[in-house]
Amino acid sequence: MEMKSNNLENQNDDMCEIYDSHEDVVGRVKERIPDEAEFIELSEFFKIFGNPTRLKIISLLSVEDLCVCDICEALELNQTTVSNQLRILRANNIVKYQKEGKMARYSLTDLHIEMIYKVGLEHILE
Amino acid sequence: MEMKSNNLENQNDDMCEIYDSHEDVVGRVKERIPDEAEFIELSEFFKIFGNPTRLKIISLLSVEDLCVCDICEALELNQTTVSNQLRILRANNIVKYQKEGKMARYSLTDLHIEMIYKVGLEHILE
DNA sequence: TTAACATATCACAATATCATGATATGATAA
DNA sequence: TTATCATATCATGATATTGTGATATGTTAA
Repeated sequence: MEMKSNNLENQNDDMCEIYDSHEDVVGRVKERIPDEAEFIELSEFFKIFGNPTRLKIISLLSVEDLCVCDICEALELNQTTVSNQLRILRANNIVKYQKEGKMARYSLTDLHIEMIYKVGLEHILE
Repeated sequence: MEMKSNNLENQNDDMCEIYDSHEDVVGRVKERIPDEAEFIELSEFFKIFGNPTRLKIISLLSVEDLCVCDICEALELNQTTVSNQLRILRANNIVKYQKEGKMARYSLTDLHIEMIYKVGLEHILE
């Protein structure tokens, strides 16, 4: 670990301001993280997983594609609630759907969604 | 796909209430999802990722362990904001820390955190 | 002791999110 | 046409979360 002292004493490693190594560290890590816009977008994406109703829908769709009324019934939630959350899931590219007559059959957009859901579940269950 | 009609006509597959197959589906998928308490816990966990400041901290710590003042400096955020978000991250078992004199050096608790962050980032960048 | 520093906690106004009732749309059937 | 069903959208009050100023704690040094 490289470090430059700005005085003659052998300083304690705990001090923040007198060690240039902290500046080095800060400079180094700053370069390796995404930019502001990406953090905003990513947080919007993860926000979707931060609601139990939406997670339930994701969980159901990770088992099998379903129409809205089946989701309502399986979760014992009213249709407005489910439809509203499906709108949010759609807008955030978490689920897609195809119309089949009067019905809309929903499914997860891609494997990332299922993966994130499952790793999260693993984390809380361990 | 098994289905039982409750009348004599050859019904259209789009109808919801007259097809027992929907009941079958609902019964089947209900058995394969976690229970209410787990969904609550999981949503609390994912909520943490749904804030740009917390994501930035997670992102920094996925590069290298850091003390609070370095995080403040790297993110150009005031100390209260960072400390508050670190408290939330700690309370949710996302980060841990060890005291080193006056300083507190933070790190991610386990690989699940980094994994979820990276899969999410991959998802929004594709 | 006092001072300086790193970090944590408290309190609060601004903002965001939630579930849901009311209502609209669009498709099928009579 | 009218009725019914599946789904979507709008509006709203209740609740939760945000960043931050003020302040507290705890460590080191003089």
